[in-house]
Formats: sequence, structure tokens, C-alpha cells
Amino acid sequence: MSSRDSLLKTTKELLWDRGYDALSPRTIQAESGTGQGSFYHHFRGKEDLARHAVNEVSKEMREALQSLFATDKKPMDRIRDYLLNSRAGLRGCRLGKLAQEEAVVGNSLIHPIAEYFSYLEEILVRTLEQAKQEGELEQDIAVEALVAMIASVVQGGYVLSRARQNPQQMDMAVNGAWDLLERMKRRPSDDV
Amino acid sequence: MSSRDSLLKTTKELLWDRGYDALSPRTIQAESGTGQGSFYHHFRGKEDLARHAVNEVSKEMREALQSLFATDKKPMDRIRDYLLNSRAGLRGCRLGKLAQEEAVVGNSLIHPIAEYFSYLEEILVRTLEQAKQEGELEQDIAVEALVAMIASVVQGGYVLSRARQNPQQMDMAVNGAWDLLERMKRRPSDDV
DNA sequence: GTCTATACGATGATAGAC
DNA sequence: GTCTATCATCGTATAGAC
Repeated sequence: MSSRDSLLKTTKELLWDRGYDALSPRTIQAESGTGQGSFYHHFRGKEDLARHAVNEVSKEMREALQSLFATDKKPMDRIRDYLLNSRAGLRGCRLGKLAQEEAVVGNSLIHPIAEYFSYLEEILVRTLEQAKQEGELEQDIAVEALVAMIASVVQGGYVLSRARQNPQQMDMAVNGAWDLLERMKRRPSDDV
Repeated sequence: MSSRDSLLKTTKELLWDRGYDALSPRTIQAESGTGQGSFYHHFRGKEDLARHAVNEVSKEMREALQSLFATDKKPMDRIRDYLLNSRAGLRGCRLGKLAQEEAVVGNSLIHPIAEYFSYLEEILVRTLEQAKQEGELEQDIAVEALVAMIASVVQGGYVLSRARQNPQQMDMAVNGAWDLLERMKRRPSDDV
């Protein structure tokens, strides 16, 4: 692997665990086995490297979303698959965690992060609209709000898991959300 | 205000905005108008001061919860009040934000944070159980999961608001959650 | 209780040789 | 492309005078 790739790969991992502010060029160099020379030859500096890394993470996560939703399953089953997807609650969300840092908001780093959540919203809206059309979901549900709720439960699950140092908080949160959603699926008795 | 109080007050504010890691004794001194002498006279160091500050925040937030839930309203109305409570989405949760920092987890700071969320869980469980007893909520709902979902939606609302730099994400998330909960309230037709 | 002086490692980056 | 040397500044804390 080239020095550049090595720097990027290491930075992606370190960003996940320590965040942006607590990350130092020296640490990245040590972990990736590269030196000053490579670091500043390939990137303008810490922010530049981090931006490239976050861009990659954002892209990877959008692709993962896409393949998760690109199935023949019924809309609400895709929602269920998303919600109940396995997650490392204690480690936190690769992007959501960064959004909590002051040094990230008001920085170029926020854009690829916002882009991911924007895409998540888009794909969830599309899926729920389809669920409505196919009669899986009641017509009078406010889709935008429901989408924000679904995305929030996942992000909040990470926060609770970390705050309580208990990975199960994540599982309980998404299960609670799915429980409600499932009951919301149009009942036979509601048929027109 | 005494130097000690001034240090604590300033630290609580700075912790909210910048978090623990990005906070420096020098900054606290500058913002609070105190000097080295006062800082290290009243506290052992940065972590000690931060712990006192977070303890106070945790206590304040638990008291706020308590007074929010100490009403004669029906259980589900108290849940509604909690969910739809006004929140500064862009600023983030004073405690949830800290839980995302690596320097906080695995530190004495995590305890007052966990304590708050533990208390929140307790109070929500109690309220939902009461809602069941009073027939406001269907009997077969899993309370623990629902509670984790409610707490998560709030925390996730903060994350989404910051990630998208849009305070409305918080409002949409809690509204989406309340919308589902309201539909879950036991319908007249379900009466035994 | 508060002040100033001082210390030492870490941070983020530049300079120039190879 | 990569290395080593160097730098100004910040972060966290101690020492001792007042």
C-alpha cells in the first residue's frame, strides 16, 4: 500500500476512535508507519487529510446504504433491515460522532457528513412513500417526521450506549422503534 | 461571585460548547477572569474541575426532569411534554455530547453522565408502566425498549441537527416519535 | 486566595537535504 | 517521495512570593 493510502486508512480508523480534534499528525504518522515527509507531501495538512478521509467514509456509508436498500423486499421490510442492522454501539457512528465536535462543525469536514445524512433521509423518504403506495403504511402518517425519527433513534442509540457503557442500549432503542412501526403497518381491518 | 463559582460556571458553559478534550485550563482562566493561583487552589486540575462541573450539570438536569414529570397530568401527556420540550438542537445535549468523547469515556466524568441517563430511564419506565395501568397504553408494549427509543430520539435529534446544521431536525424527530406514540395509545375500540 | 515565573511535552507546520 | 531538523505555540501543571 502506498504511503498516501496508508495515511488515509489510518486516519479513517483514528477519526472513528478519537475524533478530529484529538487527532495529531504525529499520531497518524506513527500508526501508519510513514514520516513527516510523506504526510505533508501528499496532503496540505491535518484538515486536508481528514477531509479526504471523511469523504471516503461518507461515500462508503452511502454505498452500504444503497446496497442495503437495493433489494426486492417489501418497503417496510427494508426499513426493518435498516433499523435492526447490527451496530457497534460502544464505538459510535463514524460520522455522527464527528458532528458533535465543535472543530468539525464550521469546517469543511461537516459537508461530507451532512451529505450522508441527507442521502439517508432521501432513501428513507422514498422507501416510506413506496410503503404508503403499496398499502403497507397508513396514508395519514407524516413521512418527513417519521424519517427523522428513524435516523435519530440510530444516532441516539449510539449516544446512549456510550453514555451508559452498555451496547444493548442501541439494540433496545431500535427494537423499540421497530415495535412501534410494525404496529403502524396498515391493519387488515383498516382496508378501504 | 467567588473565584471558585466563577470557574465552575465558566467550565459548565465551555464544556457544553467545546467539550472536555478541547478545553484548556488557560481558556477557563481567561473566560472566567481568574488566574493560575485560583484554578489550582480550588481544584486539583482540569479533570477535577470538569468532574465538579459535570456533576452539577447532571444534577441540574435530573432536577429539571423531576419537575417536568411532577405534575397531575396523565402519564402519556407527561411523555408528550418531555418529548416535545423545547431544545437547542444545534448546541447539542450538555451530557450526550460529552459521552461521545474518548477522553470522557473511561474517565471519572462518565459516571455523572451515566447517572443522568439512568435516572431518565427510570422515570420514563415508571411513567409508561403507569400509562399501562391506567389503560392509556396497550398492555403488550415492551416498556424497556420504548423507553430506550424515546431517550434515543432526543439524543439523535441533537446529532442530526448538528450534522445537517439544521435545528428543525430535532423537532421533526421528536414529532415523528410522538406521532407514533399517540397512535399507540389504546383506542376506544380496544377496550376490554 | 491569588499572583507571577517557570517547566516540559505535544501540536501543527516549514525547511532543506537526499 | 521521503527523511531529519527545527520552530512557535499551546496544554497542563508546579513553585514560591505576597
